[in-house]
Amino acid sequence: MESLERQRHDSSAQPARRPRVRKNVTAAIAEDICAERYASGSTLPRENDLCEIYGVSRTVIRESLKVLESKGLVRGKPRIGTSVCDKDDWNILDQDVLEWMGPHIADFDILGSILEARRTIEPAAAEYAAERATAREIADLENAWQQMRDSGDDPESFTEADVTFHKVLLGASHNQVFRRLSSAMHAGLKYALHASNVAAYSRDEAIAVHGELVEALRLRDRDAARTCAHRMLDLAARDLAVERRPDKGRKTNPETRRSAASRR
Amino acid sequence: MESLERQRHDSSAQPARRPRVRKNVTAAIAEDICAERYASGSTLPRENDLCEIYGVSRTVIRESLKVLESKGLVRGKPRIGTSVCDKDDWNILDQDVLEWMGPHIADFDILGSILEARRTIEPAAAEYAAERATAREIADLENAWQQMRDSGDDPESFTEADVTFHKVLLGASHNQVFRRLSSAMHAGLKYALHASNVAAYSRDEAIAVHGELVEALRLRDRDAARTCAHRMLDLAARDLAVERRPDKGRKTNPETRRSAASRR
DNA sequence: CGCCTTAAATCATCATACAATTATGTTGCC
DNA sequence: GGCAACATAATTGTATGATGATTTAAGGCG
Repeated sequence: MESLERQRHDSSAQPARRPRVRKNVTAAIAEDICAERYASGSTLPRENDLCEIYGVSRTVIRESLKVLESKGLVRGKPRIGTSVCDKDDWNILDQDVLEWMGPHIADFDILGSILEARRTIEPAAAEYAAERATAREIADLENAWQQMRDSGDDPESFTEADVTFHKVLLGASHNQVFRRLSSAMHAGLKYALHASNVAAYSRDEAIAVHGELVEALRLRDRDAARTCAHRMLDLAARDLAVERRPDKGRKTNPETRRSAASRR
Repeated sequence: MESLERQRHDSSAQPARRPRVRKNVTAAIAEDICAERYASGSTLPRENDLCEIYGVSRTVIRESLKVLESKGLVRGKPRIGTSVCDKDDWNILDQDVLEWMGPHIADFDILGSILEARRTIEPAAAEYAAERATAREIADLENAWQQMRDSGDDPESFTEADVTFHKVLLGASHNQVFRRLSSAMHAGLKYALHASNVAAYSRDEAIAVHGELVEALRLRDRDAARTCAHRMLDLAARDLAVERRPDKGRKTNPETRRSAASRR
């Protein structure tokens, strides 16, 4: 983050380095918004001030603001300035927005909404996948499952495999809406399961159910697929509940959250 | 649309009018992409050429392209140019994207996906709404229902009321993911029901079921709410099927199907 | 013939200028 | 003294030209 430094107007003859930073600036502004450094509803600084704050030209600032505006984070009006929109207007189904929220996602209590949505959608997606999954997709699921099984005690590897498993599953539903939702599910898994997988309350059980789901898809058994998805989500819900219980989850200190943030 | 004319370099002393056109240009490029005037996978013209094509400066072109890129329609690389992404990468859950697709939405066979998603999501949303809907939200639903009932033979008014009904319903679920999906459902309703409502095969039945759903929410009856949502969607599915039947729907010419088939 | 170097084309950024818009302050009238 | 119309200033939106950065492609050399 601090790598964004202003190095202009040196007034020396140096050849004026110009790295490509628009995406970084966009992410930086978005993060500052997610971190509430710019309060919701308030108008953030003038474009010329933003230039100095982030050390880039107005071109970059403006292109970044337009992107943020297109995702519902801010709204600009001529002469007034750009103001931070209410969180209800944010495009929380957009992958970039979810990544920008990153660890702050827990502050927006949308993890519950995502889990609810998963409980609604994934069983249906599993059913459709039982009808429509290609051999290739089933093989990809199998691979992800094996990676889960062989991940040993490495929670990173386990979570990664889990995420790809569910992503492939949603894709195998061959429903374009469900497919698009995989980024949201991804975020939900990544940040909800990050800590709960460390505890690994239901790791073995989860692996078993995932394997059963793959088998159900092979047999084109819609009911079994739906049931497996339901059981998987019951496990996830249980983990999330345990995670949220303050007297049990001993790993729920801010430290975990912060370190997850500094990654990326 | 034709109001986008180039009027630069008049080399006369006129004060150079500069209307605010960025949003229009963005929509124009997006529409050209949706209309396949720029083929999927191909790279569209250089930025300087786009300036002349759309009659605006590079500033506007670039800001527009960044917005389109942020929604997955195009992807730009230095020196290569910006190329049109595959439709699978488009953010079809984004409201702007859906509006840009507009009538072309039928060419992307996502209406089926949207209907499937509605059949999965709306019953669940109705259940949650039965638990959580506020008095205000129930009143809004009632209003939308009355407008449906009183719309007489005006299909425009009926469709509009129907759309707001389902939008409010998804909002009343108080699930942020479902809420965000209302724009997609909106598009699905708007373009799928547009024609079917003209025929109005099940208009009276639909009105009755909508009313029952409102009553179920009042009584906080989750099962009844879910059942009503299911029945509503059965009606919608029947209408869509009727609409698609070539011997009945007189608007289903092979042209539509071919372009949908040429996809991927 | 192939690998490395060089060159050109295009995007990315910077800087500046001006138009359009609107909040704010000022002035004059009642 | 208060209110309304007007003038002013500040900020965003657009235009334009210049230059750095990057990748494709051509060209030279072994």
